[in-house]
Amino acid sequence: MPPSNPDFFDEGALVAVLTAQPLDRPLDYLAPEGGCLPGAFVEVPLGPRKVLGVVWGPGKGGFDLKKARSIIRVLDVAPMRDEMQEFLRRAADYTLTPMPAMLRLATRAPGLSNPPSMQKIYRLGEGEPSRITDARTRVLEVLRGYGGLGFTLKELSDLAGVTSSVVKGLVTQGAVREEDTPRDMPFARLDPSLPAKSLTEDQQEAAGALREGLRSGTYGTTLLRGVTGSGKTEVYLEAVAEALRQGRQALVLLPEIALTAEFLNRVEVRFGARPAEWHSGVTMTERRRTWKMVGQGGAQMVVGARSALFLPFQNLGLIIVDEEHDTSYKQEDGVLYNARDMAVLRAAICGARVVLASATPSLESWANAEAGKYDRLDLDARYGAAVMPDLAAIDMRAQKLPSNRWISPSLQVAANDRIARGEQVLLFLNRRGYAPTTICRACGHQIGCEHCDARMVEHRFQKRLICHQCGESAPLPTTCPSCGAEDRLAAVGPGVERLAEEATALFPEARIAVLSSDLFGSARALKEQIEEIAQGGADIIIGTQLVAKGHNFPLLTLVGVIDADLGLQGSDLRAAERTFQLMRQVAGRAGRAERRGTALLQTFQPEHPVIRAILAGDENGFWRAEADARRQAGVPPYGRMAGIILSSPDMQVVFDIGEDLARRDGPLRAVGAQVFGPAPAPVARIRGRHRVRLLVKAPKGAALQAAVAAWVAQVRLPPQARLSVDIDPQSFY
DNA sequence: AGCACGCCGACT
DNA sequence: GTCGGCGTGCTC
Repeated sequence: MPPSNPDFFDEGALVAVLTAQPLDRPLDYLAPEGGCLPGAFVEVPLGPRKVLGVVWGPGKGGFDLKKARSIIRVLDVAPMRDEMQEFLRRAADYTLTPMPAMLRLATRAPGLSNPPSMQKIYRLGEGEPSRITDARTRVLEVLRGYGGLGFTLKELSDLAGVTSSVVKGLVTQGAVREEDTPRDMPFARLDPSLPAKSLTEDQQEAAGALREGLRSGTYGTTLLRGVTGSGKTEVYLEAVAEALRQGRQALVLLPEIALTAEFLNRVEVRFGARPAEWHSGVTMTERRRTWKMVGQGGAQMVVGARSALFLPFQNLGLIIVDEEHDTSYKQEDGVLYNARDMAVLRAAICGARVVLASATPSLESWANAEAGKYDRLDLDARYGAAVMPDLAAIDMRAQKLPSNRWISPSLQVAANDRIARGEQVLLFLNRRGYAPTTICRACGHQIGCEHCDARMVEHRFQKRLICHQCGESAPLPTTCPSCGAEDRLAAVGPGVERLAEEATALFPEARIAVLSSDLFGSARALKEQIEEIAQGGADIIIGTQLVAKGHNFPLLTLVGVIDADLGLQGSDLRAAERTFQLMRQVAGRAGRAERRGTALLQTFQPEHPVIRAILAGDENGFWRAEADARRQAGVPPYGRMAGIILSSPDMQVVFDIGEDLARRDGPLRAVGAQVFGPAPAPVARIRGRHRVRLLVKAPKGAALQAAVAAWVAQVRLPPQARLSVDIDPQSFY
C-alpha cells in the first residue's frame, strides 16, 4: 500500500467504516497495523461478530473513544473507488434506501473475505516419463496440443480420458509440472480489431455516432431505437469495440438470462473471446472471479443482469442497456431501483456513455430524447431483406367462437396456409399454465392461494395448482374445497398449455412446441429447445412473452396474438405502453428472414387507440398521444410518483398506519405533492402479510425524496409491520 | 442483522 | 418462586 496517498490512514487513526449491517451510520474504528486507504474493504468486529465493511472516510468521533476497536484486517481486493462511493450514496438518496443495503448490493460476491485462494495447475514439464503408456501419451498430447496452457487436475484427466493417478505419476517423473497459481485468473483478452460484421449504411452511421461519443470521454446517453432485426446489436458492439480500444471497460445489461447465451456467442465471434458473465445462473466461483477481475482490470467486458451495475469497475467507459423498456429492469423486491436509471446515474458519475437500445422504447426514454437530454439514433431499415410484417386485426366479436375455444377460424385458415408451405406459426398468449381460473360449477367458488390474494393457476402438465405470486403449489383437487362437491371443478380461460391442446385438435398433423418459462428446468434446456425450433423443429410455436424477447426464428412467417386485449384492461397507467411494446415485438418475430411475415391480432376492441396505433405502425403517433395523456394527468414522466407499501400479518394494523400517514400529509403538501390511499395493494396479501398501498403524486420539479422521507419518519411502526418506499413505481392502479 | 437486556404470564 | 415470551436498544 503506497502511503504516498495524502488520504492514507496511518495505524491507529480513527476511520469511519460502513458495513452492510442495518445501522443508520458508519461506525468508527482504528486503522489496522500498516494503515489503510480510504475505500479499503475491511473486516471489523461488531459486537461478538466479524463483518465486512468499507473504509468510508475519516472517523467522526463524538463518543467514548475507549470503545473504539481496531479494524481486524484489510482484505485482498482493490479498494472501492470514490466514484463507486458516490454512486452508492446518490442511488441511496434517489431510492430512499439505507446505505447498508446499498453496500450489500456492491459486495454480492461469495468469499470476498477469503484469502486469495491458490489452486494447482498442471503443464508440460521438462522430464521424460520412464515408461511410456497409452494413458500417459494421451495426457502429454493434450498438454502439447494446447501449447503451454495449464489445466486443473480434473480438466486434464477428463480431457485425456485418464484417471488423476496417471497425471500424478507423470508429475513424480517430472514429465508434467505442478504449479500453484491464483484461483481467479483474468479473462481472455477481447480483440476489438477483429473484423466486424459488414454494416449497412444506416448502421455504420449509427455506430460512428456512438464511437464519436466515446471519444469525447464525457458522459452522454443515447437512445438507440431500431425495429426488430435492424441490427441494434451489431451497432452497439461497435461502441463496445471503441471502449475496448480505449482500454475502458464495457457493461452490457440484458433483461433476461435466457438471452445471454446467444449474445455471448455473438461477442465471441466479434472479439474472439467470451466476456465475463454476471447473473443468478453463474456459479459462486465464477462470480467471485468476475467481481475480483472487474475490480483489477482483468475483465474488459461484463454481460449481465441489472445487479452487474454494482460491480467494482475500475475504468467503466460504456454501459449498454439492451431492451431498455423491459420491465424486469425494475427490481421489485429488496432494494427498489430501476437499472436503466441507475445506469445513467453511474455513467454520469464516472464519465461513461450509455446506450439505451430498444425497438420499443419506454415513454420515459422517448420523452428524454424529445427533450434533448438523450441523443437519439434511429435504425429504421430492417436488416437484409426482412421487412416489418403486415398487421391486421381479427375482430373477435364477428368470429362467434364456441366457449373454451380461442383460435378463431380466420387465424386457423391463415395458419394452415403457412404450415402447408413449410413455414412456422407462432401463437402468442401471455399466460402461463393451463387455465388462469379454476371454478366450482356447484357453488361458484374460485380456488385462490391460501397465502395471497391471487388465484391458483392450473398447470396440467405438472398436475398442480400454482400461485404465480408466491409460488405455492398444491395437487389438483377433485373436490371443491369450499362446498365439497365432487368432480365439479372447471378450468376457465386459456393458458398456453390449454392453447396447445386446442392447437393439437385443430392442426392434428402439425408439430407443436410450447415455450413457457416454467416448462424448462434451466436456461440451457430452454436455449436448446429454442435452437431446435428455430431450425424448423416445429410447425407451431406456442409461447408466452418469453418469445417476444429477441429470439430469432427465420422460418416464422405468421404470428397470431391470441388475446391482444390482455393488458389493456384495468387502469394501469402503463398498460397501453406495455401492450403496444409487446404487440410490436411479437409482430416483429414474423418474417425476419427473406419471407414477409404477417401478424394477426385477435381483439374484441379493434377500435381501441392502442390496437389502432399498432396496426397503423404509427409509433410516433402512439407516443405522442400517450405523452399528451400523461402530461394532462401530471403522471410520469411529466410528474413524479412514489408508492408506499405497508405490510403486516394484521390487516387492521396496516390500514391504521396507512390512514395515520394519509392524515399527516404536511411534509408532502409543502412540496405540492398529494397522497392517495390507503388502498389494498395490487396484491393485497402475500405470504400471509396484508398489504396496503399509498400513492404520492408530485409535480415534476418537486423534491420528492426529501418530502417522502420526512413524511414517513412521522410514524413509528409496530413490530412485524414494514414500510417500503418505491420511487417511480412501475405499476400503480 | 444478531444479540443482550428486561419486564410480565404459565409451569415445577 | 423460576423459565421463557418477545419488545427495546445497541453495536464504534
